Amino acid sequence: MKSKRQIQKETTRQKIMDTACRIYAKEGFSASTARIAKEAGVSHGTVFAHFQSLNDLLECIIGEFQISLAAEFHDMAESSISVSDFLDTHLKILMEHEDFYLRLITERSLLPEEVQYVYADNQSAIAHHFNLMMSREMKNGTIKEIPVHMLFNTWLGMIHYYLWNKDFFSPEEPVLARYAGELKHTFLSLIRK
Amino acid sequence: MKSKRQIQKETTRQKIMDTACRIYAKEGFSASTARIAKEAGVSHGTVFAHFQSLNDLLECIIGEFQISLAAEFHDMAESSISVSDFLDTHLKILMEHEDFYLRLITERSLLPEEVQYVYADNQSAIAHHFNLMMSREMKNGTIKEIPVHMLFNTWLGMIHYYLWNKDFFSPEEPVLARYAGELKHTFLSLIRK
Amino acid sequence: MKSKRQIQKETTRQKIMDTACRIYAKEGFSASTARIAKEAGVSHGTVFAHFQSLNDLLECIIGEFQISLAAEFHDMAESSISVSDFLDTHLKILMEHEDFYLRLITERSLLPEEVQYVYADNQSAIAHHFNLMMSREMKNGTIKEIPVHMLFNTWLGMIHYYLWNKDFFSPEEPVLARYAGELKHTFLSLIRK
Amino acid sequence: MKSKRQIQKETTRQKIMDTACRIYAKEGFSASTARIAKEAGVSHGTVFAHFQSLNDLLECIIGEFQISLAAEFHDMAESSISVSDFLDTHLKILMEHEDFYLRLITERSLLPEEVQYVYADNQSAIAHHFNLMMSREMKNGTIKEIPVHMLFNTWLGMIHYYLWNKDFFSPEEPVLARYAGELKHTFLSLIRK
DNA sequence: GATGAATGAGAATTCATTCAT
DNA sequence: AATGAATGAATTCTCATTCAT
Repeated sequence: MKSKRQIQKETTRQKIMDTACRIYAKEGFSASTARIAKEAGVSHGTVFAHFQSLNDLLECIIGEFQISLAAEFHDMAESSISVSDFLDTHLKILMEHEDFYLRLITERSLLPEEVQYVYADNQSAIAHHFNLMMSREMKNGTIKEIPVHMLFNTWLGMIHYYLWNKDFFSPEEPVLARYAGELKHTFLSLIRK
Repeated sequence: MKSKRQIQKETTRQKIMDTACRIYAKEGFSASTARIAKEAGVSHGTVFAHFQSLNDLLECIIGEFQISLAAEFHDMAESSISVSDFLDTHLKILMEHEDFYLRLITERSLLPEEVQYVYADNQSAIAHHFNLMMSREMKNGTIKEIPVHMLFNTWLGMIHYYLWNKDFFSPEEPVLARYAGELKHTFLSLIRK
Repeated sequence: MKSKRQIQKETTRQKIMDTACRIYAKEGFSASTARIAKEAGVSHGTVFAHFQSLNDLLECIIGEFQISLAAEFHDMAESSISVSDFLDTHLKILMEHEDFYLRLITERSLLPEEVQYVYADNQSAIAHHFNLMMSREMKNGTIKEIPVHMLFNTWLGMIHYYLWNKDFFSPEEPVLARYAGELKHTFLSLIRK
Repeated sequence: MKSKRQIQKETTRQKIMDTACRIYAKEGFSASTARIAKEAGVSHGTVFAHFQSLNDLLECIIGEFQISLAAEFHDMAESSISVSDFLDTHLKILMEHEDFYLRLITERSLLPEEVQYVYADNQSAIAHHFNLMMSREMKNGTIKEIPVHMLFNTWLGMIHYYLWNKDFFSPEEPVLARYAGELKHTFLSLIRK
C-alpha cells in the first residue's frame, strides 16, 4: 500500500508529464520547462526535482507514449485477422493520439538522440506484425508480390504524409479521422492484384 | 540599368542567402544569424539590412528554393513522357537538393507559418504535372483506377518517408540515391493493374 | 542517562558530520547538502533537523575539527621537549588531517565568517605552545633573537605555503609527508644562530 | 588611428574588466556576471559579447593582472641591487595591488584551471630574480647556506600568511603596509649568518 | 549600404531551505 | 525524530534585433 506522500509524488510527476504532453501536442517540443511548470501549477524547480533534465523529461514522456502505443498495437495484432481490420485498427490507434504522434514525427529531429531510438524500436514492432500478415496474404495470392517492408514503408509513408501536411489537408479537425477511409481504400486498391 | 550600388546590394543579399542555404542544409535551421553573417563574410547587421527579420530571411530562402525546384519540375514535365521517366526525373531533381529538402521536411516546425504556404504552393505545381500524366495513363488503361491525387500522395509519402528516416535507412550517404530504384520499382508495381 | 531517542539523535548528527567532513576533505566545501545527506544515508531534511543551516553545519564541523586538533596539540606540548620534536609533532598532526586542513585553508573564503573565528582561536593555542618553547630556547642562546610570534608566523607560513601550492609541489601524494623533512630542516637552519 | 567605434568597444571592455576587478578585489570571485554588468552600467548580455564565458573573463582579468605585476617586477629586478632593496620593492609592488592579490591567493581554488597556470608562470619569474640575487649573496658569504628555493618559499610563505590572515592581523587597513617592515626585518634576520 | 557593439528577454539548471507527513 | 517533495531565487549563457557610426 502506498503512503500519502508516495501518491502525492506520483501525482505531481504525472501532472508534469501530462501537462508537458498536452503542451507538446498542442505547440510542439520547443515549449520551455518554465512554461510547463507554470501550466502544471508547480514551481519551475519541481520539474527538475522529478526529471534530471529536459532530455530526461522528454525521454520519459516519449517512452511512455511509445509503450502505450506498443501495448495497443499488441492487442490489435491478436484480434485483427484480415488486412482490412489491421489497417483500421492501426489508424484507430493513431487517431486516438493524433496530436502527439504528429508532433513526434514532425519534430523528431529536434529531439535528443536517445529518444529517437525509443521511436525506432516501437516502429519495428508494428512493422513485424504488419509483415507477418502481409506475407500470409501474399502466400494466399490475394495481394501483389512486393517485398513486405516496402508495403509497410508505403503504408506508413501515406499516413505520415497526411499527418505531416495536416495544415493543408485538414487544419482544424483531425486529419486521420477525415481521411482514414480514403487512405485505407487507396492502399488496399494498390496492393490488390 | 542598375547602379553600381544596386549591384553591390544584390550581390551581398545573394551571398547571405547562399550561405544561409548551405548552412541550413548542412546543420539545420537552428543556425544563428550571427553564424550565417560570419560565414558569409558580412557583418551581423547586414543580414538585417537585407531582411527584415530571421523569418523574412527564411521565407526568401525557402521561396527561392521552391521556385528553383518548380522551374526544374517544369522543364521535366515537358520532356518526360512516360511515368517511369517522370518518376526518375522527380527523384533526380530531389536528389540534387537532398540536403536542403530533407531539412525542409524534417525541421518544418521550426519554420515560420508563412513559409509553409510557399511550400504548399510549390507542391501543388508538381502535383499538377503528376496528375496530368497519371490521368493519361489511366485512360490508356495501363494503371489502376485510383484517384490521381491519392497516387501523388502515395508517391510523395514514400519519398518523404525515406528522407524523414534517413538516419535509419542511410545515415552516411544520401538516401534517395540509394533507394531511388527500389522506390520507383515499388511504386510502379503498386499502380500497375 | 540518555534516552534511546537521544542516542539515536546524537548518532545521526555525528553521521552527518562525519560524512560532511569526509566529503569536504575529498571534494571541497562546495559539496551540496543533498549530496551529504545522500552519502550519509539520511534524508535531505534531516540535515536541517540537526543544523539550522548550512552555515551552522560548517561551523560545527570546523569547530569540532579545531577542537580535535587543539587536543592533539595539547598532548604534544606535554611530551615534546626539543624544538625539533615540536616541529615533528606539529607536522605529524597536520599530516594526519592534511586533506581537511588543506581545504580549510584553501577554501576559507567560501566559509561563513563565524567559522573563521573558530580557526583563529585554535591557531593561537598552538602559537602559545610554540612561543613558550622558543622563548626558552632563546634564553638558552641556541637560536636567534627574533620575536617569537614572528618565528611562529614564519613556520606556519612555510607550512601553509606548501599546502596551498600542493598542486604545484605534489599533486598526487600528500605534500606534507613529502616535504616535512625539508621544511623542518630549513626552519631550523634559519633560526639557528 | 582608431575609429570612434573601436575606442568605444575598448572602453566598454575595459569598463567591464575594471568593474569586475574592483568587485572581485572587494568581495571575491563568487560575484555574478549579472552583478558585474549592472555595476559596470552595461547590459548582462554585453559581458558575453566581450568575453566568451565567465572563465574567459576571469582569465583575461587575472592574465592582465599578472602581466602588469610581471612588468613591475621586471623593472624592479633591474634597479634593486641589495637584498634589502629587493624585498622592499617586492613588498611595495604587492602593496599596490593588495586587495586583488589577496583574493587571488585566497580563492585560487575556486578559479578555473587555466587561470592557475598564469599565476604559476608569474610566480616563477619572480622566483628567478630572487634566486639569482640570493645565490650571489650566498657566494659573498653574507647569508646562510640554504637552498635558494627554500628561501623563496619562506619569504613568499610569510607574505601570503599575513595576507591570508589579514582579518586577524589588520582587518581594516592594508596588512602589507602595516607589517612590511617587520616582515622584511625578520626575514633578513633569519637568513643572516 | 554596411557595420558591429549593445541589448534584454529568455533558456536550462542548481540548491539551501521549508513543512506537511 | 525523520522524511523528502516542493520551492523559487540565482546562476551562466544565447540570440534576434536595433541603431549610432
